[in-house]
Amino acid sequence: MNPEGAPPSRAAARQEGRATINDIAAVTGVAASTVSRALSRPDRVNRVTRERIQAAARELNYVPNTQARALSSGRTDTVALLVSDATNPFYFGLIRGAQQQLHAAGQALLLMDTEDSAELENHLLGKMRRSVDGVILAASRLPEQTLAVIAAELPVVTINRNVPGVHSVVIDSPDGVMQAVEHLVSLGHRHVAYVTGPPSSWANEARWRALRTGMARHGLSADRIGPFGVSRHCGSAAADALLNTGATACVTFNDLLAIGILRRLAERGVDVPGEISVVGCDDIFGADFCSPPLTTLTAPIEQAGRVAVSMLLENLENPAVRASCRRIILPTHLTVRQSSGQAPRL
Amino acid sequence: MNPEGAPPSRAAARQEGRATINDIAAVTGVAASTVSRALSRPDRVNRVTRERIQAAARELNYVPNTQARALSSGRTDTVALLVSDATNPFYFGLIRGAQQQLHAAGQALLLMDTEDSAELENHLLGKMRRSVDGVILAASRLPEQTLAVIAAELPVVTINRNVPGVHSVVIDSPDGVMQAVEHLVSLGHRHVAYVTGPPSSWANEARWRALRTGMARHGLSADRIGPFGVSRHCGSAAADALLNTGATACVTFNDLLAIGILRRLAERGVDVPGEISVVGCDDIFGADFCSPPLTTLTAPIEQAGRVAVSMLLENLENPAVRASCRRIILPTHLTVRQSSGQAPRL
DNA sequence: AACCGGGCGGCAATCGCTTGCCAGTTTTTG
DNA sequence: CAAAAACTGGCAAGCGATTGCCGCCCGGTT
Repeated sequence: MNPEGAPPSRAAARQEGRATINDIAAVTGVAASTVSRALSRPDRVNRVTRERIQAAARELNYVPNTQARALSSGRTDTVALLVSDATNPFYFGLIRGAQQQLHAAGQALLLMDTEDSAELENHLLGKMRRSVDGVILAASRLPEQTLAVIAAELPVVTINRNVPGVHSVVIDSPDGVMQAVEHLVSLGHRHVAYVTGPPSSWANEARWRALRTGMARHGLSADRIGPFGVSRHCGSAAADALLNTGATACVTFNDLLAIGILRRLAERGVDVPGEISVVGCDDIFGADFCSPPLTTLTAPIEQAGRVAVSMLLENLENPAVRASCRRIILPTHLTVRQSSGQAPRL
Repeated sequence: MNPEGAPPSRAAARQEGRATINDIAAVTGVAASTVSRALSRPDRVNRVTRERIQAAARELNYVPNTQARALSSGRTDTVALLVSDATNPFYFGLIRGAQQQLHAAGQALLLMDTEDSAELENHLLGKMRRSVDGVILAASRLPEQTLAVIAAELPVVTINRNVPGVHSVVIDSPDGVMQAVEHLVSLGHRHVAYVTGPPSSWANEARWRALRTGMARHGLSADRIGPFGVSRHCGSAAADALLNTGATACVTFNDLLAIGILRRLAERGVDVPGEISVVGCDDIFGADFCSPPLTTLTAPIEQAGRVAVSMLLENLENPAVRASCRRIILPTHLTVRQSSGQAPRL
């Protein structure tokens, strides 16, 4: 039953699991366009025809070719997630949340690591702007200007970064920092330092401002040390600098830094929280079992990932939404563990 | 606004950064095919022509459309990485390593979470087999049979899983487990238990066998408890079961479990390593700062990710290699920290 | 009896790029 | 110096799906 002998016979094609709509069309005796419609806009096709086609598709184990679909329709069913450092545990939750939500929507996750470089970030965005439907930028290091340009070309949702005209979901760490300040002040701390993370981080600035404001409210001022990298190793330098300020407590840009500080302080024989209290940010994996367990701002990271995806998908489906720029703020709360305590007597 | 209803003009196209090879062809006065060749197989085109084209491409800010390229050439420049649980810190390093290596090779990383379900894993593989050049399966839960079928259709590299005919990189934890056994025995432990992870995990079996063999070599036998899930929470149950065996030491399927056990033991007031020693596997993020710091088998996880990618890319470039089934074994070593010590006196 | 409109399918043009094949033009080579 | 062997660049046929447009068939209107 091979009228004209096409070299790679239909049979072979089927065996290789490479059935196309044409194969289905051939088998069911309709045009390829009908197959396409039966599969993607079912109501455009007569019920019996449709069912026949669907059955054939199933039987041939048909899987639409994403590339081809993307080429003609423009939709890729893929969303990119750019993180600044894939090894930072903070992103684990984000990745997880995003992945879950995307999977539920039948989309794929393209993960890219910008290695904390604005240039690389920009470059990657350029390369893939055609191959994804949208992008989620976690902790983007790009200048607002650039971000705006990109957002104009491609649906974008930023995480922990506010840029006019760009949708975003931010974790309300300033509020959390306030809570931390209250906590520390109520424990008698008068001298608190902020351990700065990457200067290019928007959240970093936001946290510092919140800390300063919070302290000011009590007529106290705050120190600021750093900037430091955000790996644990950088915590050593931070710890030393911290001791040098004479502060009795610190709030760090993130937990990684805090954990690093904890280690270094232990090494130097400084008692936490006896001599100094440490408060982190994010509540990443490990914050609860380091030693001592870290008092930190618990951020709904996974939720942030999910929400960002939802927002993006919403935008895709309803371009109208895209014009309006929505931003969602997720609350944080202080989780008190054992790295913070009464300020030492003078 | 667009009388003839013509599609966006070339000019508009360029403005939108959507230049195609046709635009370049038009600008430089050559055929599109020449542009294509100038860009992807430079030596196929005369130098001056090529340079003219490249200049134009640069000026028009041309970015090739991946979908289109994939459609006609079959290459997608994308590799999928399937992990069983994106939140498991073990994978962080893997993801990182893979991402690095892929990026260096100009390929993208498609990350998928199989949620520890063989079905989902299979389903995902089916859906994307057309949209990636190859797949890296980390801790696949698929039966060998299925894996073989997939490997026949698509370049595959498995991590920590050996299947006849499928390339793989495995971390030599059996050897590491031997080291752990020597370590424990030398500390006087005679009664060691293995804390089992997911039964569907290949590595899990391998580790258990190694432990048993190692103990046997000293004329000792080993207990086995579990299986347990691989989250920290499952560690509680594991700890209780462990105490019940009367073992003075245990080796766990992975660090997550070990950390969970440590916590539970602390809760129950059991001294580690005074009363019982705990040895983990993998040396994930956190193993060095939990309390007490975990003695564990340090696995070159990131390296595994890199190696897996290299292997895969090699296969892609040289299909001949694909026939031969290579496997790479990465060594592990025991990192002794403070969760293991002298066996308690009887 | 002529006309309408909705439901269904087919035709064919794209989408952007790759590639086999071919035809002029050099270069090499014997 | 003619024949063979590169070089170069163009043509055109896809890759697999989507989609605008058209036409056919039918039942329902005037």
